[in-house]
Amino acid sequence: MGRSPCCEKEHTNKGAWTKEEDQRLMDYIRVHGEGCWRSLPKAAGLLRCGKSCRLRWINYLRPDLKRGNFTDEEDEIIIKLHSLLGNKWSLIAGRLPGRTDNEIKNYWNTHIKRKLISRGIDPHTHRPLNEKTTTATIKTTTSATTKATQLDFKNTPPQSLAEISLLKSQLDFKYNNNFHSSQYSSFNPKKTETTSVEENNCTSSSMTTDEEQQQQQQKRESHQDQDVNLDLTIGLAPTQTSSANSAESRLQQPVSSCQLFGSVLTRPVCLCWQLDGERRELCRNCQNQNQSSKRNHSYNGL
DNA sequence: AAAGAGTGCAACCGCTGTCAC
DNA sequence: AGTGACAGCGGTTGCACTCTT
Repeated sequence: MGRSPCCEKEHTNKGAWTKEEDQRLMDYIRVHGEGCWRSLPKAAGLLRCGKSCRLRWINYLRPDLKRGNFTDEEDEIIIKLHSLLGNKWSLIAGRLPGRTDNEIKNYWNTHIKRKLISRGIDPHTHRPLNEKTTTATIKTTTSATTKATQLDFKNTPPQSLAEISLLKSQLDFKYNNNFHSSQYSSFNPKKTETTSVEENNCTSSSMTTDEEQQQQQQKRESHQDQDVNLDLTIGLAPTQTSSANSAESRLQQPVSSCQLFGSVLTRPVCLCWQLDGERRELCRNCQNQNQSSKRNHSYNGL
């Protein structure tokens, strides 16, 4: 059953790579390109497992890697993205050309954490260290349980509408209260065309009232000169068939029902978020939507 | 000069989702 | 449909190097 093993583990080298191994790997990829890490070591004459080759190439040998110290601008981009994404190093790396997730992760752990602490900012919550944790959280009371739910985004991207809403409010707080200009004062990036929080990418949203939408529009306008292009996309899942709103189909669908900010949601909510249109996280709803079409494409059709 | 502590980073480990068989 | 490997990711470790005493 299943595939055959990628390599004979007992015959593979471990530890630091030699110059010769590096050269072999580079030569092979230069000729054959990336991909199929399983067969690469054997084909390249390397006594390494494919996983190790991939890591070595991505983190060290790739020609487009940027060497040298991180700039202050890169620092601040990392800090901002980390405050939004948590430890999603690969996503953060996707916004920093020439930097790898491993490099950013190491840099975060060795430099930025300390930098933030010296500024009096908790590197996990991106809140002032002396601030009580309750300010980084909200309490939501559900009608069913009246249980207080604390939310923060220390290490994970937002998973629910409540978390998305909190994230939005946190961003609004930061930008509207000069939070970033006082806490992240050394950042002086070029102004970019910025859309801070963009609704309606998937479909139109009924998650907010008209009043809230007006407020968000005002906030968007006020954020247009902000620095990092977050381009977070929040909206409803792609429209189901017209029968999707029937009581029966609603029962069969995953339902996100919460009472928050005056809105009761009984439809699946698209929680996709997108960074500059390049790399995106799909919510489960959209993943399910795309699943069937996705299967029609070959895995490495890239 | 030597030893211990601190730091930086490459590489490994283990997990998860996806895919091949 | 079930099993197991692959690809990719984040967390952790180990070691070389630097700093401090």
